[in-house]
Amino acid sequence: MEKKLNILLAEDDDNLGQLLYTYLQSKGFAVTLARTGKAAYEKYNGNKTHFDFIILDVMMPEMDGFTLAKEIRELDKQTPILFLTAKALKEDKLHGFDLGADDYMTKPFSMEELLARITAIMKRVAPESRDVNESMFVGKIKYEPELSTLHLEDGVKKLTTKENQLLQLLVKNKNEILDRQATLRAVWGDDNYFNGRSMDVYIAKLRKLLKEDPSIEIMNIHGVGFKLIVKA
Amino acid sequence: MEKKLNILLAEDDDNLGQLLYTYLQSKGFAVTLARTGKAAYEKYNGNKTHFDFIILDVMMPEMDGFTLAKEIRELDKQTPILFLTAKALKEDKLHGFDLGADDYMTKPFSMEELLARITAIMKRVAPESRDVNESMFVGKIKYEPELSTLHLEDGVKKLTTKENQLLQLLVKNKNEILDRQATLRAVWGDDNYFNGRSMDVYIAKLRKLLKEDPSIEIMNIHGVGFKLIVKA
DNA sequence: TTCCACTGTTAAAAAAGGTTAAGCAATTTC
DNA sequence: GAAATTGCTTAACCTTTTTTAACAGTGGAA
Repeated sequence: MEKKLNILLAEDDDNLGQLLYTYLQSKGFAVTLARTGKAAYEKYNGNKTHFDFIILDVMMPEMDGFTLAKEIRELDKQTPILFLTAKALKEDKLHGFDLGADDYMTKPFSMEELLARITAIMKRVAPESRDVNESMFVGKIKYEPELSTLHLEDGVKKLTTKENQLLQLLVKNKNEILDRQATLRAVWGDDNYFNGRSMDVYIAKLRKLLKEDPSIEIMNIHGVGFKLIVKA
Repeated sequence: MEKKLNILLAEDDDNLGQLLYTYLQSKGFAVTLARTGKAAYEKYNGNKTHFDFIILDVMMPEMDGFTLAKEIRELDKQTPILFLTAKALKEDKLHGFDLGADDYMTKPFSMEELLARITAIMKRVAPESRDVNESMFVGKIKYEPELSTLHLEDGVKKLTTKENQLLQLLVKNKNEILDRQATLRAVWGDDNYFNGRSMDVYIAKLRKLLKEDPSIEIMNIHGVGFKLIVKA
């Protein structure tokens, strides 16, 4: 059985929101609808659901679509984002693409067109699966994020919640800089000084755990963040 | 024979409440009427009835409809919720609140319209998710929530009320985080320290019961809650 | 070079959770 | 109606996880 794809839909207009929700659901997606940008951000970061696709209205109360996309893109450059915009202004579109948008649509649009774009984008982007059985390799070390286990030489090591969350982000941003502040907001909820120190402690823990594979390095980018480097 | 659908109706106005109650019952629904938000919450969490649909008046004493909906949604993302709201209520009040994918109706409305909405929403809700409560498998272990029985290797084990409520929530949120506080409020009525410890005791009980299937794991997410994981 | 914010690391303190068993009230059984 | 049983809570004790502290080392701007 094929697993349903999760879509996060942020749309403040109730009529359009309901319409899209119902339509996408009827097409076999599991849709989560948020009425504000802030609510959408919380749902995205709430680790209850993993989303495979994100649809953002540009104009929303509390947090607009662009700001939200920027926040998401700090840590997640993968998940496709599609903007819905009322304006046909060129600037808007460009702004959207600057932020790593995969596509945009100008209202009004047809449901069929939306579906076509979603499937087109999904086809060219490998959907990162979230199976509990999913496993990957960090260098030579087997890592199962959903079970939060590392398969080390001397047996299976169960990661703590924080170790696992942090390692997931590092891996997702492998060979790229993982922004310090954004990571703190996502994992610790707040980027204050003490949480920062806590994060440094966890970086040290992870370094120790991953030490058995010398091709792995967690590098510090002074004042910016960390970078997980896996040499070929 | 088709099973009657259970509707939870929370309405503090006695006239409207009775009217809706009688009408919906005449249309073949099994209706449970609550006069306050708190009463509705208790009926929802009471182990007596599983509800397929929820209708909430927004303005109610003790606990308003929005707060109630939010509380319900913490643990149950499935059951459709329809709000009844007085015309006087400002549009932005609705907007400020994140309703998720739910519907709302502005008073006064016709009975027929209400019925139409209910049937429309029920039609699009996945039918499998409707009979969550019959009998199911947790890994290899047969579980009948209605009878509160687990079919283990050495016979049928009858679960206690608390064991059953907790397991039901874990199963309903399988592979997702079951929020600690929300679970405590739902099952124990209050999320104080001692109830928390009580819950930990019950988690230990359930772990022991489910131990015979090694593919089942109740994982702790530090400071957040628990997650029932069933490996393939 | 010098200074100071930033990071690395280890250890101690605090908070949260795992588990077993004792306590207690309600109910059932004899 | 006393005794046993049941279901849940509270206590106790221990382990794990996370945070905070302390101190030492680093890096980049002035």
